[in-house]
Amino acid sequence: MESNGGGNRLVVTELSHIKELVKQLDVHLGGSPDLCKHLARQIFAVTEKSISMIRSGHFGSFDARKRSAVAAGLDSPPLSATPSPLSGVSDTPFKNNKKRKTMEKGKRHVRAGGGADGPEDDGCSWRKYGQKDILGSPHPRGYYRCTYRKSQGCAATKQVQRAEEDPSLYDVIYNGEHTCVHKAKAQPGEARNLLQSLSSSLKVETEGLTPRAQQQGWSATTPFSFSSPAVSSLTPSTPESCFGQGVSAPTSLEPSPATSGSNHLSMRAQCEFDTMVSALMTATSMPPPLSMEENTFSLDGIDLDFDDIDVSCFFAPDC
DNA sequence: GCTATTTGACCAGA
DNA sequence: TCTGGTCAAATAGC
Repeated sequence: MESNGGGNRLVVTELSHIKELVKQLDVHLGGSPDLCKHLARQIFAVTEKSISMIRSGHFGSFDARKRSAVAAGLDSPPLSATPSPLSGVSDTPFKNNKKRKTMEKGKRHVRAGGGADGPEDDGCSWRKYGQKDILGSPHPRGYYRCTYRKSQGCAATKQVQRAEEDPSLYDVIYNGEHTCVHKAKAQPGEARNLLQSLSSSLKVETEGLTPRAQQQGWSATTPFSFSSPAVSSLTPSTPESCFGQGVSAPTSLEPSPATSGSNHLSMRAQCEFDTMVSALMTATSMPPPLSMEENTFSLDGIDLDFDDIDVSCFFAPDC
């Protein structure tokens, strides 16, 4: 793919731009709220530009990735202007709903760390409603639903299963979207943590990239530095949840090796940026989306097209 | 007493 | 018919 090398540079340039904006935003946090908002919007715009590059093939073949996603059932992300509070499940979620959901759209695979008690807290409140031994798996699978399912009709569910090769890890499959309103209010001090998380997300993995790119000195994982003390331990789990089947983080759940490499990278990058910037906007009291129609999202004149992105995490970064 | 978890049964897709 | 997802009664913990 000839455009890969130059395209990579372009994307790196844009990512570097984002990095600089984040730095500026970090400096101005606590100062002018207007400036912070302006910087956050800039970050958003540049992120979108990077995404466009990725889509146009500058960063590997997005089409190939999309095909993988389509094959995994992600051809049309569950998004609508007026989403049903029970979207993702049947119309009668509370009774006689024993239909299989194996082919349900909107599933998101996540590999999470954790202890013997289960995967690390993902910020949501879950209630276990079942456990099954799964054929061919040494570990049972736990079934969880949102605690607020009854009170608020929240349709989110998840399945948790220990990873075969590493019992300290858990494979979590999220199903449906949180419609509950127990969203933790972002604290002012969280903005800095979010920035730091965003910074940690600003890394370029060269796995599967062209030899030319690697000749340019890109290491296997090249994180951007971020001049800020007290690196937060905040782990953005939500970006992970953005990865649908076949485009997830590199776990054994990937259906085939064809989904690795730059395709995985591009999806990971755009998803992490989207999620972190969204969270950042929340922390800096950015206004909510002004409109959301079809697969587009408009914010203060910045029109984003999420046709190829599972944005479920975007609007429900936590419960 | 309330809430969460466990577990066997049931149902429906593959 | 098998298997996975859910239900709901029983049980445990607070």
